[in-house]
Amino acid sequence: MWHCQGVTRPAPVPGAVRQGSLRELNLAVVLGRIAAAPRPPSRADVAASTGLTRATVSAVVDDLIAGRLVAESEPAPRAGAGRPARGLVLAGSGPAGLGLEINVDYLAACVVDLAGEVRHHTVRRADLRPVSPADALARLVTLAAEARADAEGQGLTLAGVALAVPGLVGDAGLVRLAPNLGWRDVAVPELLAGHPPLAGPVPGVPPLVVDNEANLAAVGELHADPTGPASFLHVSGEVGIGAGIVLDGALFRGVRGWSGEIGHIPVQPQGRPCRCGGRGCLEQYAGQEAVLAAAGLDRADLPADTAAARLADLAAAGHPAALAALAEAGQALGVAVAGVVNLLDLDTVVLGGGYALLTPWLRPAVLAEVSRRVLTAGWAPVTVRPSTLGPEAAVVGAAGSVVRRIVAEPVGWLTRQG
Amino acid sequence: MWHCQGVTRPAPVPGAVRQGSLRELNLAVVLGRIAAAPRPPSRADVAASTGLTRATVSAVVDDLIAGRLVAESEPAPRAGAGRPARGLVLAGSGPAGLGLEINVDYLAACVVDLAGEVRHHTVRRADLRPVSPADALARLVTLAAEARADAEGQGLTLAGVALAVPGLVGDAGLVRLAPNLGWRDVAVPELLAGHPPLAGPVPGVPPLVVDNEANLAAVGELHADPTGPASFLHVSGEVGIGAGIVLDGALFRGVRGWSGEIGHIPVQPQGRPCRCGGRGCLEQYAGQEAVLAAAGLDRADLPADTAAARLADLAAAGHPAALAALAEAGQALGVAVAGVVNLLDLDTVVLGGGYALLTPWLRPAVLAEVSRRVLTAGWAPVTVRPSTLGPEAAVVGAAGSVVRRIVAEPVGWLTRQG
DNA sequence: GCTATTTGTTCAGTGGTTGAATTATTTGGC
DNA sequence: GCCAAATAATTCAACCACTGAACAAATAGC
Repeated sequence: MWHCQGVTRPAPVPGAVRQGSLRELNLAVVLGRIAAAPRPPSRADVAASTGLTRATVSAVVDDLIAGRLVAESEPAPRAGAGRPARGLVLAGSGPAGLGLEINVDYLAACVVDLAGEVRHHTVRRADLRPVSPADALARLVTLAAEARADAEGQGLTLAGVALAVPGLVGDAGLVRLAPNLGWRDVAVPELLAGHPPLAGPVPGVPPLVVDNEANLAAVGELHADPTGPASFLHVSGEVGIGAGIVLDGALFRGVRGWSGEIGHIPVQPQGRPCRCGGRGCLEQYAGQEAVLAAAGLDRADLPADTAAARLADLAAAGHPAALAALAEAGQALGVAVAGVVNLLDLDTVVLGGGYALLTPWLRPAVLAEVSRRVLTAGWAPVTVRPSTLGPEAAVVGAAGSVVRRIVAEPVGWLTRQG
Repeated sequence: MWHCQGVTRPAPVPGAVRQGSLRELNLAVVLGRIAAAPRPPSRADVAASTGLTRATVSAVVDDLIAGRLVAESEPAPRAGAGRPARGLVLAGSGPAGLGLEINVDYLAACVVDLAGEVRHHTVRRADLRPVSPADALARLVTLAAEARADAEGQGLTLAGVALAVPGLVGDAGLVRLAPNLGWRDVAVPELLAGHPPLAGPVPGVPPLVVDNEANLAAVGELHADPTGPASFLHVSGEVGIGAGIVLDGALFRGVRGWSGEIGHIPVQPQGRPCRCGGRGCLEQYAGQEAVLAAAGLDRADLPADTAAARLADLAAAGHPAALAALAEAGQALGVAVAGVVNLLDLDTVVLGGGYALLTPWLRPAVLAEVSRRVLTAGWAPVTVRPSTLGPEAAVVGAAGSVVRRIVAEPVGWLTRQG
């Protein structure tokens, strides 16, 4: 049963707390603490950090272990007297998320378990621009079936699927526009209706979520560094430029899920005309094509996904045109980022996608513009750093978004178990 | 006891649910429903909309009535058989919030009750630029004491104070920079330490909150129209240009509370230099001084708070320079707003402060830029409308932010009552 | 071996919700 | 005018999950 819906926040108005919600909420709280802890915590640790009684935590943990969400790990070596604690970790053999990605020149699939470990990862290169959406999705299903088989072989159960696409996604998985793929109004769930479902129904977890790659890449980055900042801007530099906004540990999606369209912020209003109708948009100065052209490289010469690596090589070798192109791109990016930081008061900007490799050359100009234009930069510095996942952030984030949902609302999975 | 802290979200990680939290949460849920309902709901209505039992709702409502947070209203005339319902409304004689504002040429105080009604409102005009911060605050305390006396005469109890200032506010009420007042690093709580406290201590409600006027104006607008959108951008056009961002019914403050600095978004990078160090900032084209200059008016001729009214008069009379100045300002504002809408995917923009009166002339240019530059505008139109509160939004919002907090967490007030 | 110490479990007690039954109050039909 | 139907609000025994204290388990140090 393919069925799709956008990721929406649980409930803006916190619902009423009924008798049973109490346990439901505490299951989520305890599981969340286990997930967020830097080291496997004991039941007593969880009790201390949540304020619950040890008795309650024990009861809740029993439920979580019975539902294959938590496992006991080896006792962590700890100094001092007393009965040794049994560490609690997220189960490596329970539910898992399947992440898929369609991009201009590759397809990807990836499985992430509850603990956030990548348990399977495949990338298949192919130019998908000449391929019809139906065919592209059919190929993706093949990849997904392999991933599923691998996951089940490892004792995992797929609980949901998330698909990253480089475009605007509307309600019910409708891809409104994916310019670089040449897609327009593609109803992904309908095209997948003929294929067997990849993930069993789990209450509270939508079987298929379709989302923008920039959004999911930001989620991936959030996952990759659990101790990192809870709010940041993740900028993906590909052919287009997209951003994912993470606020207080949650992706901010906007009213209709179309947040993060940063590519058309004006950075040179009297500048080059842009296909969007404006002038001097960021994309015209920091988009992949613009940077390649400025560096004197022809896009046709090299596959899109190696463009960033090629630029990085040239820059590292001191190629003057490449250095100049990157400096100009960084300056344009800095103007846009400064606007975002002024608006949202963020203290961390992550450069992802193609920008990850190029950060050493982009960063100085970005920082210069930010410190020049952000009034508060003097009191609170802004960190600009490369993404830790790089181009894989979107698939990993897609898979991670599935398990993240289970961690946030474990009761759905637990009821499914019977 | 003057003591201050910034408004922070309740808790990013929802805390553990203890035995007693159950009632605590349901008090908030029931009170929230009563506050949000378009008409006074009955206990049965609240039970139906929350999913709680009528028995539970009755018990919770009894607590709320005993704590002077809710009152029973006249039975709403209703068709059909059955025992008539008793309507529940927020009490008009319980806790209230005191809002204060210091601005360039006036001081203001205002009292808002739980229901959001403005029960007291004073504005005192005076040029405060030559006045020292200590003296300005002393005058404000006089105004506040009058407001308090009036409120208590009406049976209200002040539960907290919020102060709006036109500048950047750091931790602990420190005004880092208020350029138009000429303030820098003014520790408001310290300067108020010699004066008697204006609001009694209520658990969970900080006695004094100092915040940016643009932020509080957005809160005021959110309050003024409970049926309005839950997410919007509120742009205040004064000497500077500030914005308040409301997401999902809550003010978004950023990591350090400095969100909304929209005045220095570049709209003409090769344009006029700005005091911020950049070039062609929005403020240089849509700020009050710029618009007045472009319209051929001298700022010294008229008090700042009547500048907008004067411009509106001229525009209504067809004055060519004024119309041209407003069109240019609207265009610049549109460029900036388009960037914000692209980034955050908002569907509503409220023009407040001085812009409220000028909306008829600004709106066309703003909409034109938005529909030109926002890729998704074709699928989902953006509404641009004037603020309903106008220049009073900040004081009203300040007072409203106090009662809002009580509605969100009524248990603090209730325990105070003994 | 004994004590101090910490973890995890057991169990009676309690607070708050639940659901059904009951009371209260009105409309509408005969 | 009286009774049935309908809806609102309250009462009360039952139940669920958390609480707190006591207890068992397991280790380090002396």
